[in-house]
Amino acid sequence: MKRSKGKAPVRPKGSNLSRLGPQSVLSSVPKGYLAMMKDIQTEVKSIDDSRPVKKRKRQRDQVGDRVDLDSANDSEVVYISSDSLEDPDERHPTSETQKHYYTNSIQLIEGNQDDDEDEDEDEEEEFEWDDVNLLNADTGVADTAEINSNGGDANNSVVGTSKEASSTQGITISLNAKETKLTSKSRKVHHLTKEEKADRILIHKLQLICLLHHNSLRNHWCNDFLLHRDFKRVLSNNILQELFPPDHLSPTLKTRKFLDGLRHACKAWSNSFRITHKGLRMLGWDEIFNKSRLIESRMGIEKFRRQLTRFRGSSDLSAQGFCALLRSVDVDARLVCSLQPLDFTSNTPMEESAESSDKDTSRAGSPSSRHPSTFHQGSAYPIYWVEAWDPASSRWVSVDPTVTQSVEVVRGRSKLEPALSDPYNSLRYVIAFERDGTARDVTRRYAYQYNSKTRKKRITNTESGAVWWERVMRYFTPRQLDPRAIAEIAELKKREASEGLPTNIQDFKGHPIYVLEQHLRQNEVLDPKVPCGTLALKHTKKIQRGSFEAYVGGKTCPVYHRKHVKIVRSAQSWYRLGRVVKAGSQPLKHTKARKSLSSKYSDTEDAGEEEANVGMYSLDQTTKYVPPPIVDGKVPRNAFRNIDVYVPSMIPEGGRHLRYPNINLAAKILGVDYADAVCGFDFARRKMNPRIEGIVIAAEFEEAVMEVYNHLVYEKEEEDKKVVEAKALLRWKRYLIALQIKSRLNRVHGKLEEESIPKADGSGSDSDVVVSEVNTTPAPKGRFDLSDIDVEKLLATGRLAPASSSVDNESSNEFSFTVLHQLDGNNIESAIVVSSRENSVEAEPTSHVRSTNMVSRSNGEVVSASETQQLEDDTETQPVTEIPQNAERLSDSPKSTNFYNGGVQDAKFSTSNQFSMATVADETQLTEETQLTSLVETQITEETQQTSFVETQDLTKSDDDSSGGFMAESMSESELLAELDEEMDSS
DNA sequence: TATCTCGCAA
DNA sequence: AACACTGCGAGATA
Repeated sequence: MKRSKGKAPVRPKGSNLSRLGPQSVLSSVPKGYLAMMKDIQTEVKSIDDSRPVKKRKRQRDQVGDRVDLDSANDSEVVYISSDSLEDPDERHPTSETQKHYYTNSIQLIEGNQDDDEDEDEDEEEEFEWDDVNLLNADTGVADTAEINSNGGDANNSVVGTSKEASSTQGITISLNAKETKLTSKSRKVHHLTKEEKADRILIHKLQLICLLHHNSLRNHWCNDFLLHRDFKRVLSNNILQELFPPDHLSPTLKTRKFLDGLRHACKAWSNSFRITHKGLRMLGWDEIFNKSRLIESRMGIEKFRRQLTRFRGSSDLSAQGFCALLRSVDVDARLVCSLQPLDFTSNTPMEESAESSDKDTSRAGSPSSRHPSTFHQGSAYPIYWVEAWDPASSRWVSVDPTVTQSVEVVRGRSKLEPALSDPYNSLRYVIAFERDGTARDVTRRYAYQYNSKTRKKRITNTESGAVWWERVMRYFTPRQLDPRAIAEIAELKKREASEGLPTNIQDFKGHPIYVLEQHLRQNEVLDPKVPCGTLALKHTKKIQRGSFEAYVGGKTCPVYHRKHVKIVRSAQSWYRLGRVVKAGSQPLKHTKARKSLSSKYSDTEDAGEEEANVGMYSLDQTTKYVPPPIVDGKVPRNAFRNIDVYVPSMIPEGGRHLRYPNINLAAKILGVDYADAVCGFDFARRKMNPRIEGIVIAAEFEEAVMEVYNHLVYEKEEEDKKVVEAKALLRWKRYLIALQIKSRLNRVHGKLEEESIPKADGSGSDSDVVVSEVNTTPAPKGRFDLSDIDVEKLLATGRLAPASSSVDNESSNEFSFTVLHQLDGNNIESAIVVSSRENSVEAEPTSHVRSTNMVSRSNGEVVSASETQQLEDDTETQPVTEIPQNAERLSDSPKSTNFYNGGVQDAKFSTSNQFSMATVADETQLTEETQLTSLVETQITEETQQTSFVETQDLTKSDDDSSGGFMAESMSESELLAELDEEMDSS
């Protein structure tokens, strides 16, 4: 058996985050973040909305669905911090409930409202253990399945032999190898779907916000007065003298002193502070559902203070304390944090957490976890450090009192940047928080290869992400930049610009400054093709892929400036932007042309080679296209008798582009010369079809054409109304006929029991009608389904059209009866007046339409009930208009069909055999019993406007074409009745 | 739908 | 440790 592609991974559903209730998450977030979070909300929404209906390839396990951020935040915010784990073993690691995991993953950090002890969360202990077990159990199942199927594979490849035996058999070895290779490959390939990627970016952003808030808070605490009071005694006088060198010294000397002071302070601090455990670190995606990861308790200012004055805590806390220490002696110190959100560029699958979580559980639960060194495999680089301002040199001095214990003024490579491969510490967002609470992104200072490497892992690498980050950071940006800030920004910019060339090919991809020729896209060209450097590939390596062998590397290639890259387009492509290539321009590049539809026909042999190359031109090789002007009202046209208006500038001088649907009719009626405006192309059914939007006419005709057009629009609206009327009318007709049949049957065959007559149509209509009384005679009781008249089809096929009869207000021979409707289980009673009249069917039942459902128009539009009501109210005051006088005329022209999109209207105008309601009425005249209703103006008089309605829904059901449905043109009343009888009998 | 482009695996 | 190379799959685009 083949290993099935979709195993069932334990994976959260991507849309989980969309359940993030605004109020829940935001409860602990200060006001300023609300906007950002809202942004994210809408983003999630849009992600969800835009999610294709297409099924995802990968099945996601439902377990993930249970992770509910809402509940996590509603019940209680779980604070994670690195500092408060004084007694890690006190907390049972596996007691964390599943609701934490998501919280975990986004590292919701810190709350300022609660300074309580961290041991106060015992209630959580037994929370939802079931879910935890389920998660593990499911994983176990999945794993087993995989193992089994692998076994199956092996068996399959070595027919009837065991796996072990297979390796000893000659010919099967290669087969086997091939197969296992395939399977192993397919297992390892893990492509994230679009949604998963979007989710990861979202989580990344959420984490950034949370981390920023966390650090903003810590930074604030570093200003704590009580803390400062205690810390003032920490530094010796010697150190203080170094930190504040006397003025008479030279700046260089002062700087040296200052650096020495920092070094000594650093030493003093690290000597007295005992780091009990590691601090924050970057998580992998495979860890975020790891329940056993230690989640530390909340920390408030009290605890912060207490731990710092006791000089113990995490390395993070140590750095924060050092910041507070410097501030306590009035050194201008910044708290610097390298934010460690999850890496959105990573495609590590989430489900792999299963085993590691188990391991971690045992490890963390064991006594060894007491020892801070095993808290986690930390990186050798800090997450937090401090920047101290040296007034003498006007520079920020970076001080890391915890991990590297270094003091440096960053030039070149910083000592604090971890290796790019460090799984626990990835330097991407280094934020320096000032004493006053503002902050600046100083990543460039610490990232040695910012443009080549770091950039790609920042959310700012995309345009929208950059805007987002800008917005987020604006919250920490001071209103006014002081000179120091301006200088720093300039310095950072300079540092970025002075970054050297990447030393490898892949870093040139998407590099903001440099390009390699091989990375140019098809529509790009180097205009001044002047190299600005050379890339020398150092690595020479033999690579082997199956039978393929090659030596790579060792070559050199020129490097170009990205600013010299120019976009080129074919002449045709430029024309679509309203530009034409200047005469005599030589194409900068040739690309092989795409197979266009026209070329498919034309190029059989000769054009084949010709079309292989299409010249490409840059912008400055083109000029704006000036269309030939309109002369004497004549609109210039292209070869297809249209006019190209891809951009507004392509409207000829003296011309007007009237961009309204079907306005060409108006121009045609007036006999004005016009050309359809081609505004672009659509791709449908392998064809590139021109998209025509409106017409171009001479300016002087604009007013007249618009006048006519508005009238046409008005007429069309009238027609639409009539369609609605006709539908309603048909329903009533059908209904009345049914009543007659019912009545006749009762009379001829005797009365039937109430419930013995089933619905005429078993198709489950929403509307049943129970007749309770007809014309004061005992009402026949029964159930009829009135919803199966296929009005749409009748109209669409042109066999039926609304009558164009005049209204006669004289009402004679009226009959009334009461109807009990059942709509959606509600009984509605209404009175109906039926009056007969000569040779006309006039209906205004629609004036009483009260549909609780949407009414579907024949052209597919859906009209809300209220709109319908509106329409019908209008008709009451206006007689039904006739088919426009010009209808015939319009239908002469082939263009006329364009006016009406729907088939209904087309049919109406293009068919000569119009079948009006009057005709129907004539035919229904035959039976004496139908006389009442056939020549009738059906009028519903509502006793209470609330209760009367015409059921207009469920029009979409269609009979089969051949039978012609219920109201075929040729069908007489008797046939019709027979059919109805049949229907009733059969059912 | 055909083609281009990108990112990933290894 | 990091990178080069190719093929592949998926998404974007015309």
